[in-house]
Amino acid sequence: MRIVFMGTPDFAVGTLEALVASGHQVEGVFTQPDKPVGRKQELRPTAVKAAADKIGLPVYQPARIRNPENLEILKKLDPEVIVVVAYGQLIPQSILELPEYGCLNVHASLLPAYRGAAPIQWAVLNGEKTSGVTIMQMDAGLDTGDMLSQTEITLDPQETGGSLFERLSRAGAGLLVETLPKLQAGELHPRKQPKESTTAYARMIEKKDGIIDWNRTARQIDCQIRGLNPWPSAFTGLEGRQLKIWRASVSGEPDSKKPCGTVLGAEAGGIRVQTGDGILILEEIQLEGRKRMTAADFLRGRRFAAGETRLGF
RNA sequence: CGCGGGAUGGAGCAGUCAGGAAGCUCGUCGGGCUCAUAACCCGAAGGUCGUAGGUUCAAAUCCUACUCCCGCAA
Repeated sequence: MRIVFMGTPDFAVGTLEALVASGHQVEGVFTQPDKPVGRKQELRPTAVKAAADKIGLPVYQPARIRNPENLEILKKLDPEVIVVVAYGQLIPQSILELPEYGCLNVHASLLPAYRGAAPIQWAVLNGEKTSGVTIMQMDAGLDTGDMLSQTEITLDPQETGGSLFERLSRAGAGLLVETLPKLQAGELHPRKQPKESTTAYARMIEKKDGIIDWNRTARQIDCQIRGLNPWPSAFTGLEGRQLKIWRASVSGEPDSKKPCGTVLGAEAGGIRVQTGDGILILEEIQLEGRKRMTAADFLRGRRFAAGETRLGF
């Protein structure tokens, strides 16, 4: 099929590459304008732009997709379908109606659960046992269009935002390639979504979502640590400095009588911390200004007064 | 030139402000103890103190430039 692709971050790259690899004719790629990124604020192309350049596809980076000239460009490209994966801009109705088969969106959740910008992280944060990807026909609402196909995947107990991102990205790419021919052949039966989502809106993750509240349960904090890995990461305070927690596990030992956030002990296996319910073992951590390291490495250069030190701000 | 922290044997750190013998917790190797051990005891090897230049009788330490890593902010 003749396709126009719209996407921006890493998550979209696999889908773009799969479309090209499966023989579809990608007429053009829309992505967000280059933005200054990183410590040195260097201008860097988006992941999708880098991939499109490598393949040799024409790239368009309008600041506002709504501008009328973009509709003109799209009319010239004359796609049969537009595929949108994490593009980052709201697509106006005029574009949604343009292609013969409309606009398809690959969304990283089992809709109608987790509509919104950060479905992957929220699935891990909430300790879901399964998640998946959905391909839907875009309509005026946000992630409310009719569903064409879904793939469900089981979350690993060690699943992180990053690992799930990776798996769902691949699943989404595969599912789209399977779905397109069926769409063209008219074999699909679009399913309407219920009006109400089954979960809270999966809003964008902010830095401050990483702050650990030691009054929560060990299990909840573990989900937070995994869900926010690799970004923005869960963190707490140690003597006024920021301490990122990269990996932890829930201990089976009974609660102590110490206040939440107290370091109960620090051994090579990990640093044991009292939470609101249960004890969390910190296994991989990173102090502000330092590299990330295992608890064992960390303890070679620093001791804890067990039962005295409290984490937090 | 957005703000800040850091670079010291294989790992993690102290020492830098008040310049003057390279230190700590581990790891490695050898020996001892032990039924045995990741435990304990004794000993050893291993470092251009990020790079380059400067000040000084003397620089890990003070000054200048540069490289790399990290936290924040966006």
